[in-house]
Amino acid sequence: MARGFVTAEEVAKKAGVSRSAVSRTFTPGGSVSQSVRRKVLKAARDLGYRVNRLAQGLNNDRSNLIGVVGTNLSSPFISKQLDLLSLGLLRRGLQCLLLNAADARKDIAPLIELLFEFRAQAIVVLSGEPPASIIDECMANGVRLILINQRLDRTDTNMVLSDDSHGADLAAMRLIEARCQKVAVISSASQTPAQVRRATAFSKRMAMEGAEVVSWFDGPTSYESGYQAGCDLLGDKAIDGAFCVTDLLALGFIDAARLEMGRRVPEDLSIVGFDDIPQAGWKSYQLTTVRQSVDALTEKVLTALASDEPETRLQIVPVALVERITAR
Amino acid sequence: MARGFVTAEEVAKKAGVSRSAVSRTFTPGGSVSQSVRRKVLKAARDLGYRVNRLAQGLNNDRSNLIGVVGTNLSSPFISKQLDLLSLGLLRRGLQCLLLNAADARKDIAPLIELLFEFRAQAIVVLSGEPPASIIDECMANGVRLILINQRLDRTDTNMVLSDDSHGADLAAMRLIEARCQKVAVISSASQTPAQVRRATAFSKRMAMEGAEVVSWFDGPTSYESGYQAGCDLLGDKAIDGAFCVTDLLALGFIDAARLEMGRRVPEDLSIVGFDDIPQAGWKSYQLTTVRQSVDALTEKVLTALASDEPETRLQIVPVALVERITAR
DNA sequence: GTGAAAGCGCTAACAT
DNA sequence: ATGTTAGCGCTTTCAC
Repeated sequence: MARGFVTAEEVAKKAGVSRSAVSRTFTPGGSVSQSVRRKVLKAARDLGYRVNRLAQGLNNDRSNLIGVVGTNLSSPFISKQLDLLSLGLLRRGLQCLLLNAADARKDIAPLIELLFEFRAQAIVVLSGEPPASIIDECMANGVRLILINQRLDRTDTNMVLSDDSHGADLAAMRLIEARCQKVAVISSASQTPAQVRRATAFSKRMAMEGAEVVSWFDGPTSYESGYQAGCDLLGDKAIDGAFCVTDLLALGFIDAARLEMGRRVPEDLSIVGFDDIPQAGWKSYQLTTVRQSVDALTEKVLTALASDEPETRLQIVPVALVERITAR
Repeated sequence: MARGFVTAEEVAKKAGVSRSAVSRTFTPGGSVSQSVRRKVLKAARDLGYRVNRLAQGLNNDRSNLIGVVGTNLSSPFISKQLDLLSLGLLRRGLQCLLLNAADARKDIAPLIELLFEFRAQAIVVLSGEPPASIIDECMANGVRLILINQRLDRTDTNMVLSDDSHGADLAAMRLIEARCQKVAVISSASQTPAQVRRATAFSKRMAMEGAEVVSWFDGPTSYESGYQAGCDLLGDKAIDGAFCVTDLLALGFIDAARLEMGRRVPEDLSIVGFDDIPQAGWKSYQLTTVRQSVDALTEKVLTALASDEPETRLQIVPVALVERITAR
């Protein structure tokens, strides 16, 4: 009883009742008389008692902990995701055990392992791809696993993701509408599944429409990489359109185009992004982009978490083109 | 034993040893012979055993959980803070229990209460001001409390904060150097302690230097508020300088100045921000600002967490002016 | 080095 | 409605 926390036993003694009476008082469905309850509550307050959730979780086997693991926690998109998710969990009475998988996919497995040790009830992966073996472990241990923006080829896992290919299609069509003849697809060296889906769907559509497409990918998924892409690519004056698989890339690309390569956007060059992060709406950019609904994604995650049906499924959240000014 | 997790007892049985042998095998200092350890390890692996940290924490009274509470988790500055902190905790073998205090200070007390129930070893508050009563409770229960960018008038709490007033001073001197005669101080309606410190220190210095200062505060601490401030204030052509207590505000202010009010920055108007968020460095802005070192702040927090000395103290982290192009 | 036993703080039968 | 008892899974004396 170190650390000076009061135990239920002490409360019971002080209130002159049994330990169980105390327990019941603090249990939603517990049947206790008003008088006892009052005594207990008073004693508890006087002593500064609070239930020990760890001990509580130990017998009923419900830790109330939801593991959240992800990379790039400070990128605009992911941080928004985390913001909404942590809030939603809290509102549902669940606790969020956050594990920062900074060093990417390499150490996502040990992190999930750690979550097992804490008996997390479920695990949601914001970014990064967990190895198949870990997924099996989750299943084996009855830990629900929810993957965001990840599309794996298995039916025993919850996946909620934005409709990347449709989004890429929207971007492509918009660029066609802008009469682009030669377009660039910009992504990063990380080549996450979502990025790949967007890039390939876009390229495919563009090819179908008879446009020439050049692809570029390098560096992390950042503003800087987008800027670099712009500098690398825009020497080619024929390029009159670009699809950046992420807004961050797009914003960097725009700046390179305008400030470094002397292109007017959208007059000379149409640009479409993906995500719709807050910065995309800033007056200096006003990026035309494909919006992922973080709210909808989060909502799906939360219901998947709550639902008793372990029926695992693939949930595709619709995306929409938000028209601003970077596409002619 | 629901949820299908294997217990130490099962491992013991399979390995043909006692429960304690298993426990010792998984305890850093435990004395076990090589042969036993090997048997245990094998059995554990075969069965897929992992220690139950909840149960573990129950007896030795170390949950290993660090509570992290904050608001505005998706703002660039806070999210960076959270990113580094969660990573640092993980590296030190601590777990991060994240509580999103979205609805501001109103519900920060219940959140800390919740953290008590989880027997968090320490609590770090990223943003939002905890009521004094809660602080007392922390002390009473031996839960270390660490406040970031919060300066309370008590000596029993760890506080690590950037040197706001010096930063504001740097901003003021820079604006004086730019020969500004009439400057605006922009902050938000939230008027957090840090914001207030910056604004007042700035105003004071400006007054000392004989410049006229007008202050504006309204709305949340956002890009939009900064934009609004620009629109509201820049009708006054005499204003030739501005200090925004946050980069987000500054960026909005710049856009309003340039795009809405027809001012050239820095030719007509010098602007200085505070924080140095990534966007401040983007080519379209290149904001001159006062940098808070998130790394240094995080480092201090982590050592405060680790140190055995409960000697509580106020740690002030230095700031620096980063010169870009928005101040003449 | 190893096992038996007690205990961490709590909940959930089981009686009464 | 209330107390008694038996765990939950683990660590830690305490003997041997």
